[in-house]
Amino acid sequence: MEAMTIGKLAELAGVGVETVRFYQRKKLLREPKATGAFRTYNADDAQRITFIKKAQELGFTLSEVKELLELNTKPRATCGTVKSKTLAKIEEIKTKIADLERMKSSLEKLACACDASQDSIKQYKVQECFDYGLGCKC
Amino acid sequence: MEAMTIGKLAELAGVGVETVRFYQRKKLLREPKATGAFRTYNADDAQRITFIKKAQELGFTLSEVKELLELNTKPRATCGTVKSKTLAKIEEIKTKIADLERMKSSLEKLACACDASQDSIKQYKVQECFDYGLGCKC
DNA sequence: CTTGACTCCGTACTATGGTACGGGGTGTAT
DNA sequence: ATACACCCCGTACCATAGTACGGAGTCAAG
Repeated sequence: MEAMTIGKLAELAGVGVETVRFYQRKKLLREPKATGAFRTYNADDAQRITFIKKAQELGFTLSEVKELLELNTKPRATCGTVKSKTLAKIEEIKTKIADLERMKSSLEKLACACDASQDSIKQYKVQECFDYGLGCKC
Repeated sequence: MEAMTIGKLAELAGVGVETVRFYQRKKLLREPKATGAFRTYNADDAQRITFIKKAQELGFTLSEVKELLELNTKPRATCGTVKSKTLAKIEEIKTKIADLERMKSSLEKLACACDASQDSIKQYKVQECFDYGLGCKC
């Protein structure tokens, strides 16, 4: 399961070969040394790609993802820096979670309104969720 | 506080005038009728823009945001459809929240590692967070 | 009644994140 | 040893989400 070519890696990670090369150009992925003419990748590379895709779905840009990944690879001399950056990222994530919770509450309220009378449906506007917190009271 | 021009709206919502016009072209925002030669907007339009920006930060594309906003405006005849779409969006959001929680746990573990010995830091790789759940045991 | 800030509208340009293509080389299975 | 799927590399193209620009019109204050 360890050594594989770019095609196998891409398949395993669920992306295109071109995407792998693109991530290499963007320094999100290492350029592995070749055994012969072809370069060989491992499970770690696949994991890294999976992380990139997930993080993107969560609203991080590629450069933010790069920062997240670099938190692990910075030399120990900068341990304090790594820690403060990590704590900052944790705060960002907490905000995202809180926003998603608000959005979820609004949608739950909307789902409730769909069961109830037609008049009440106008009361639940999804876009209001960031103005004030709403809990589903159904 | 109610009636305002596009410039005021953009300022209030924290976007550029061009962005407002762009959202109108994309049907994310209504084209309000003008009083005189200029069109007038209201607080609802500002709220809608705020929602769009927030939802984008949470990883939704503009067409997904459009779907979210349309959940409120669909005619009552399609109430069942609205409900099932809403429930589907709630599931998407739950997944995002769970992923963010995993990412947060990993980062918390990394922050802990930064306080501890240098050998242990290699054990906590942020990108592993989507392979298995990690809780900070520090 | 003019001046300056703002609006309208179309078109063009930008950045990000890929995707496709084409001409070559390679590895392996038969 | 040759066919065929796969790799390498560069370049070009694409969609999304804006951002900038320029000429013309408008509103409101002095």
